[in-house]
Amino acid sequence: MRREALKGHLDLLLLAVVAPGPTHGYAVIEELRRASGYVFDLPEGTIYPALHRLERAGFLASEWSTNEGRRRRVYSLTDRGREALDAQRQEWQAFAGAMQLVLRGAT
Amino acid sequence: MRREALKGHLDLLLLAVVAPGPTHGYAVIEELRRASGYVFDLPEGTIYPALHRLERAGFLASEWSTNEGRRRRVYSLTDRGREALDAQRQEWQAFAGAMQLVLRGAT
DNA sequence: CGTTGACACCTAGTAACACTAGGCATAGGG
DNA sequence: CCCTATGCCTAGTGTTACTAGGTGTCAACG
Repeated sequence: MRREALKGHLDLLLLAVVAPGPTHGYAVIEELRRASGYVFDLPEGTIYPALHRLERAGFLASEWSTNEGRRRRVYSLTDRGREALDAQRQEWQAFAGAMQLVLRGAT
Repeated sequence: MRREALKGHLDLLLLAVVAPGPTHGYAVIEELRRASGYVFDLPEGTIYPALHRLERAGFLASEWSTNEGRRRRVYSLTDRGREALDAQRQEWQAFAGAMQLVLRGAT
């Protein structure tokens, strides 16, 4: 996976992963890896800042929890986050569709 | 179309547009607009530097031509460009497939 | 004949973003 | 006791698409 491929689509992925229910950062990484069929194996330095950005944007809310002596920051999708998920999903479909159209024309 | 959506996929689009035959920059913009169903309407400041980058990378070759008093730089796909097109097309398919997998999991 | 618009090219600077490379801390197994 | 996995964080870097300008030709319109 090339470095720049994700640019602009990471937010959608994170919203989609958190959507089913509250998830902490480390689990987001693992779930993203699993759900993508091991295509997306993203480093922490990518995920954590992105989660912070989404929280600042009001799409995620977080709270600390503790599990077996380990502290976790658990993220949930806000209402605005769900709207953003829906909107960005549609944008993705439009984008991917247009990409396919152009690629189909290439010899 | 959000600003960042294209990041990392523009090169593939340009290679795909030039693939059918020699094309000049301005025509690339128009063809990209047409072929994408008017989803990709990219400014010159995006296309020209990208074409230069692809030429520097050895994926495109260019030469000047003149048509009705107007000079054009006409780009053609090199052998390495065709390899890159094939490789990036496969990468795109993998990427898009993984995106769909993750999105399918979201509630 | 001056202006407007389409055609056709160019580039310096900017903002955004994923990633690198570090750091800190706890728990459990060898 | 060290190593791995779990779990979080951030300053700095490199790439990239885009903004905002610039140059020049040609045809059409008033």
